[in-house]
Amino acid sequence: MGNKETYLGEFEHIVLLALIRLGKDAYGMTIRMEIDERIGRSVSIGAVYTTLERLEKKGLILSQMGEATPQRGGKAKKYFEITPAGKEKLQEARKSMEIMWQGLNPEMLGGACA
Amino acid sequence: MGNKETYLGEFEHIVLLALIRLGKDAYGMTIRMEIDERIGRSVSIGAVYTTLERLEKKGLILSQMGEATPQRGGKAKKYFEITPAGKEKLQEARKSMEIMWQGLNPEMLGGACA
DNA sequence: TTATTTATTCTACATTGTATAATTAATCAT
DNA sequence: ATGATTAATTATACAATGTAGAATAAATAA
Repeated sequence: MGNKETYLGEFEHIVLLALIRLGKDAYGMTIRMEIDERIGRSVSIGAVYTTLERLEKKGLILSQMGEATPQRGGKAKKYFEITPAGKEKLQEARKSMEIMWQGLNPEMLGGACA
Repeated sequence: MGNKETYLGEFEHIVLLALIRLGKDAYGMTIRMEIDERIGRSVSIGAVYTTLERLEKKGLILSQMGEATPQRGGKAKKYFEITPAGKEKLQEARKSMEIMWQGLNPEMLGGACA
């Protein structure tokens, strides 16, 4: 409203985090795996790539093609890394959630406190 | 993919949290204000209502109309509260984010560590 | 030179995010 | 009682994000 700011989508947030954790080895397939392994969320590989493309278009990540002659079959990998802008968005998103959650975790869990 | 599970959207998540914090006084206008005050995000009131409607349709919140004759001008309020299903989704979403963030907060902040 | 493998790109559609305009319903002044 | 004011919700529309599946590409292995 006020400013046309744009926020990180829920899945974008997750993809960004997977990518950071993977470091040098972050590319489509590993990102997908990382998400699946960590939180048991199995998304299609297409979903991952689409999100990756959008994040890059927004300047939150950048990519570079892998080595020309890898020691195995298959097309070359496209590696991704987060940009400073990406890190900012991430911290921003985290901060907001933190503030929104602040203080209301225990109460809402059980409900039977006294 | 595997199961057609549905996740809480980023804004849905925020609306749900605002609603919980407001307790008995959670309705369109106050929810909007709460979000603005807490995290400085000013969304239109329409955005809030649309999200509220969708959350209700999904069974994550429920509503009831306010008193018939309030002591002031204007239409009756519609109060919202979260359902157990809503709480579950919320905890689920929080848990996933927690796991994804686990361990990589300090490193990604500065970058100038050595 | 065709299969197999590994990976990315394209395409399409569903869901969620968001704003503005329209409507409803109550009080307040005249 | 009637129009202005106020407080709130509903309707409508469109942009952005989530997601899957098919198509394509490019390398190695047989």
